Amino acid sequence: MAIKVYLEEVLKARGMTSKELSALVGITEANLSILRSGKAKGIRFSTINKICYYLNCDVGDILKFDGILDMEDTEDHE
Amino acid sequence: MAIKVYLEEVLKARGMTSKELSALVGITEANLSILRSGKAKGIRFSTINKICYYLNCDVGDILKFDGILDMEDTEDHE
DNA sequence: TCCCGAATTATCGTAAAACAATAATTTTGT
DNA sequence: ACAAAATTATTGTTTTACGATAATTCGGGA
Repeated sequence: MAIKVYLEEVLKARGMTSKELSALVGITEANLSILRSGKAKGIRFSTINKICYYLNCDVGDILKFDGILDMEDTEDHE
Repeated sequence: MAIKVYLEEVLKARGMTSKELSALVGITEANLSILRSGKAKGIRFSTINKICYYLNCDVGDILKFDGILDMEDTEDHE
């Protein structure tokens, strides 16, 4: 995916576990895991908001564009 | 909202109109307007991907956390 | 090498909302 | 004043975020 999720590295930098963050944010560990592993297809601003708040970081620290236009979702593929 | 959308300024910096971007991204002008004005509650990564690609910018240029924990969506409010 | 807690993965269900399509109204630049 | 751009409004469809739950796997001690 062209938009990459860097939750893992920010968590590590903060010395926080997924479990702790999920508790703070109020999201299940399962869903945080999906987000963390890049399997989520989108996200609510309210969720990014809480994540950034509790990790004390900015959106750009967690989500980054790798320069590639992903066409996985353009009808005609596969 | 604690997650702010800076589409307007990036567009301006690129000298591009909303109409042009909506055509490139493949989203309606109406929906881009909602996003641009901060009325959207979330976004798909596929959409951010295209926006970043066509505006040649990173996620952090468009979405920023203003440091405030927004509670507008926490059951008990209002 | 057991344990145990953390993390991942998988299912199923629900509610939210992204986005399309369309059209009307408003704003803005010239 | 005019035309293009942008906003706003409506309605409908479909995606999917996220909850709840549970089973499986991974990882670091003791």
